[in-house]
Amino acid sequence: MPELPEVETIARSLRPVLVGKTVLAADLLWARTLSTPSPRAFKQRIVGQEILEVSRRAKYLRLRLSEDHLLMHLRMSGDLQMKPGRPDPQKHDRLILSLSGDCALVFNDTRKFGRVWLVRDPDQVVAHLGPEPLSNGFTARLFHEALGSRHRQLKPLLLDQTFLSGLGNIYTDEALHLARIHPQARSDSLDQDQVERLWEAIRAILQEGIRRNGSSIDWVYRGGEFQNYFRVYDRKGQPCPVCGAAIQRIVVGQRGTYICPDCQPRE
DNA sequence: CACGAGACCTGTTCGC
DNA sequence: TGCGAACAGGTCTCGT
Repeated sequence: MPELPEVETIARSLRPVLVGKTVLAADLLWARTLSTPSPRAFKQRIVGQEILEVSRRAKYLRLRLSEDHLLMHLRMSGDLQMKPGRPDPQKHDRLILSLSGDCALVFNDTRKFGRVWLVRDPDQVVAHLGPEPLSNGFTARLFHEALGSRHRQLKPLLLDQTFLSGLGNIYTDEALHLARIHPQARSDSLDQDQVERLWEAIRAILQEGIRRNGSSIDWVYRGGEFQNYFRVYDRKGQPCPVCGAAIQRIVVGQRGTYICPDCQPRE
């Protein structure tokens, strides 16, 4: 589930309960969940550190600790939950951090794609990322230049985290529909008006996603409600909310992609 | 550089 | 009912 709005929602909910707590123990239940350092070094280093700050960068959750930074990426099926006491490991739990205040932070991840890093410098992990779409530095002018410097299909480029960070499959489709642009349009073919529409749409869609606490789909429920407001995503055959035409599912860059054939013509 | 295929994983849904 | 295929919110690496 986790794209930018979902990770932002998690960061906001965890911040007030995590800040000020100290890590008392670390239980790693699936070794590959930990990217770095080794399990032994991880436990040794993290125990005793206090959580000073909880933030988000793109789809990464960042915990600033007394000495290190703990970064987490939920990938496709990761989930983070606070539990009281010393919870027994449940199915698909991959890492449990026991905290002061008799509670625990549990990383649960069905598909095992999620990753955790404990590093001195967070740039070791997030330096390669493109701009935050909601930051002041991400201007329409900059976006225009960046799009023009490449010759790629739009959707795969928007999903490329080194180009722009935070968008995933849902919010990209939603933004492209709002901007009325076909996902396979070439990045350097957009005119000024299209670029501005897309820039505005990306920011509006992400902000709406955050306002609605993200999307909750399938067995992973987090209390978000944006899934009730999808314009096109996962709505094959249903009417476009703008023009009523039947929404189509196509494949772009190996990802399922939803479009309105009338609102998003292929030039 | 752009792009597709395959890998990494488990679970659910679809189609015959 | 059964059973394999297709699909799922992400990213990485390899080959063309």
